[in-house]
Amino acid sequence: MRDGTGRPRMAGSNACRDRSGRDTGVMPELADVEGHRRLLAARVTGRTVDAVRVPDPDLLEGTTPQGLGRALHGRRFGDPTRHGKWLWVAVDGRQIVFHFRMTGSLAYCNPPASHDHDRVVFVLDRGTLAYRSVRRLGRVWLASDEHQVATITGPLGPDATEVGREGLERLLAGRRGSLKSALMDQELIAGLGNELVDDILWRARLHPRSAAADLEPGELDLLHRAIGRVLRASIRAGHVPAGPGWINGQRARDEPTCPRCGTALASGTVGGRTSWWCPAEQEAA
DNA sequence: GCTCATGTTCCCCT
DNA sequence: CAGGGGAACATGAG
Repeated sequence: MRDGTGRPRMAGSNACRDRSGRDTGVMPELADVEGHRRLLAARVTGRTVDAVRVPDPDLLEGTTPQGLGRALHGRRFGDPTRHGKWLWVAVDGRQIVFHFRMTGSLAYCNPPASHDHDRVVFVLDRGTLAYRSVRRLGRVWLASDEHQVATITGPLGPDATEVGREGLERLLAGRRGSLKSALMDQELIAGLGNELVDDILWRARLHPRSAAADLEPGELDLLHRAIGRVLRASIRAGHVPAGPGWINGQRARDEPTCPRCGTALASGTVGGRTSWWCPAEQEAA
């Protein structure tokens, strides 16, 4: 199903578009959620809801299957919004809010087609939109307005795509812990997850356990540029880069090595997550 | 059977 | 209070 561009393509008579065809392998960091947002904007905005099916009511928050159907029937999808790993879309004033946690995706199918892991399905006047999730950790909320959306998401820092170099410096200045845990803190900067941060730090040649507030000006420059480059590349690809030129492309190998210098990668827990880095190039600050 | 997994939340500890 | 560490959540892969 992959076409190498991250863009969906038609697949014979089963015309579903979900950016990947995968499910368990989807990495719901900023780039993946941005892909879902673009799918909504391209296929779902302007469509009207005919009905709602909820194969797994456990994942529905703030309403019931019946309540969701009553609230949305006959209403029209508006423009989607993403902030960090959160995604929401107006439906005639109401808001549907999606979060994927560790797995999940959105799929647009026309003609309609069902899938084993469909949890909430919006039957549209043309096609269906399905929230899919294998591990059932994510949720779908119905909110009455934008204010309620903010309550659901909780406090979020600026989206990682919109943090400038000076903003980054300000955000990190007051931080006492490690650089990696700061970058993954959604209240500080929204959208970066474990794999994006490992790629960013590797590209910036900074150790994940570096003290967040102790970066020198040159290191801040490198970090800011690495965030921009990794996000642009991963959004373009539609997923977190995992090719041979990225550190996360090494993780599945028996003996992961640095794609730049060939040194055996080091790993350990930083910020509560398994982290990988090049011990030769990423020195602790 | 075992361990590990991209995220978040909660609880305990320093 | 800020941050670290661990467990929990649910399911599948290796």
